[in-house]
Amino acid sequence: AGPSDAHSHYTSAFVNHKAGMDGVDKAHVRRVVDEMSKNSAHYRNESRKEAKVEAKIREMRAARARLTPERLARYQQTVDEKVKTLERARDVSRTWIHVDMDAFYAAVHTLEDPSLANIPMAVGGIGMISTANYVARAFGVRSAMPGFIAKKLCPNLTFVKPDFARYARYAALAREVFRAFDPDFDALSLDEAFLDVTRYLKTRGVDAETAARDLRAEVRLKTGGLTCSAGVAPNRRLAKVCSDANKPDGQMVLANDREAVVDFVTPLPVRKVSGVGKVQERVLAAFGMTTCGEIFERRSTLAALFSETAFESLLAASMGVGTETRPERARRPDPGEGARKSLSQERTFAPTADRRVLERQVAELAEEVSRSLAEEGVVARAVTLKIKRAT
DNA sequence: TGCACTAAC
DNA sequence: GCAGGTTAGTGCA
Repeated sequence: AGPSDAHSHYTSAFVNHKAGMDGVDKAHVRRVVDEMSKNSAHYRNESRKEAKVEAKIREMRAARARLTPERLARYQQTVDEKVKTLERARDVSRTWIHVDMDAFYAAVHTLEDPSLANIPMAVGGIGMISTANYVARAFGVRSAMPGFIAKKLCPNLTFVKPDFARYARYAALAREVFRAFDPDFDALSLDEAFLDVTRYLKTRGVDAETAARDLRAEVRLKTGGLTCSAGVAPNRRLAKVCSDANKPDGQMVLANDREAVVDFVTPLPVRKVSGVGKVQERVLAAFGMTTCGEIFERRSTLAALFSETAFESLLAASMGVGTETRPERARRPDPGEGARKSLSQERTFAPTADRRVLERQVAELAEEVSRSLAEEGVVARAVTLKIKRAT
């Protein structure tokens, strides 16, 4: 649907194409989600946010209309400098692998209960789904979807309660494998990691394709059957895009070659780049920019309309430039880079105006936060209370 | 420094 | 009748 169809924006979060959704009737999913959404407080809140983004787009259009050719030329100059700097610093000599476990939580449960293998199943509950197996995805069920909508799409859907201790055990098994390829690998979450395999490839004398294949086979073996997907590229940003390209149980290798990188990135939808979400995608689309190639072409306009940081990260992404070096990780107690900056607990409950119920909630959450702080042996400098209203 | 918002898992 | 929880970062006042 076009960007003027108000409902399409809202539902698009669930009909965006994802791995395992090839045969999904998207129009049907849209109808079901729409039907269940309208009249809800959540929907009204989404619409309000929607209107805000639209207002921002109108402002940016006005700013573009005011742009004189002279100013645009000036932007062009500084932008060209930035392109030159990025191009000079571009390094395609390193090899990164991004590993991403397939439907991780769901796969762990299936491993321990094989009867879940061929039935539609989702980890989560009626409120929210964290992940769904591929049988359920064929019905349009996906992560971040409320369970009651998923149930409407797939009435036979089985819910399984999350069990993080279990996931952590399997993650540890996978990480042992990662360590053999890069002792200093960087875990992004329980089911994702970045590995710098430059050294591994050199000392073993194997190519990236083989290394990724070996890595995946080893993960499957050591976890007792969990599959993962891998992306290989000269930097982390691209490796992450590549791991998604042939999901599930697949891999993609992007060569250590500037031409290959540019050819890959030019037709790539910006939304695929980590860090570009629903809102930025919408704003860019309003100016006719969907792919990285289009962003690069219109870079002076982009520089004029976006903040400096937003512009710089989009420009680098559009050129396929990313982090090639291992990010510095500070030691745990060091309050510098890498140290925790916040710690929180929140819970959604049935709307109530009863003071005592609310005070009870705050007291319980405060207790939990206090316990976590004590466990880590830290004290807080500031306290934030988040209030969510029924509206 | 605080708030609202975006984004990721 | 049912729309999560945790952490980080940005942009603005």
